[in-house]
Amino acid sequence: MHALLFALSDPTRLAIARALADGAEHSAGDLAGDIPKSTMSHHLKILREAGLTTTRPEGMRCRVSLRRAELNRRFPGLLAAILKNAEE
Amino acid sequence: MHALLFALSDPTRLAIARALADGAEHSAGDLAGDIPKSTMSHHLKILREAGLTTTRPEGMRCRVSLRRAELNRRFPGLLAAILKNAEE
DNA sequence: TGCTGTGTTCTAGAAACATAGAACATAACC
DNA sequence: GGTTATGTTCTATGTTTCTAGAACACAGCA
Repeated sequence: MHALLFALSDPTRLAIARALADGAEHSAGDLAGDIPKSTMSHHLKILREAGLTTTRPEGMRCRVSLRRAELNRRFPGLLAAILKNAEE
Repeated sequence: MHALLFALSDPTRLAIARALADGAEHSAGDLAGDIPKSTMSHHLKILREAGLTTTRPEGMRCRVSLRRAELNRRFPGLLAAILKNAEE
């Protein structure tokens, strides 16, 4: 659980998680605003290794999505509580 | 919320929070196992500044306790979800 | 084949963090 | 006052993390 809390303790990564909270797949480029690609790739790697997201290559781009169901099975209510409190 | 998640993303500090989860006041010395005093003081400071704990001096020692009610008001369900998933 | 768009990996510098010894402050007690 | 117990602050050292440029890999397309 440390990795999960650490991953979401960064403002940039929490923003990414919130953007993914709609359940849809987003490309890395869409998620990055003016953040450089390499920085974005770094944050996505941390989120992925914490088990928060999955990255699926599709042609030229990456489809990133939240692993909501798996996380809820492993840490019931945790992701929901964090995302809910991150709203404002 | 970043400070809170970051504070609890450290194993040592999460262990402290779990020890405090019984609602009782603990002294810093009791919470520290073989952790040096200065290290313990550092971790307690981070927890305190994240709003997770209060430290009340009482004679020679410190009485540390979780700010459960305040946290639950500010971040409903969050601390409970973290502590529950930290059990095991 | 050459060009463009999308990400990853490599690399490096700056900033933040963890750890812990040493000195200090304070309280209790003789 | 002197001693002991409990924490904090200071200082130093090593590690991790964040950021971002540069080079690279690969898919798509003319």
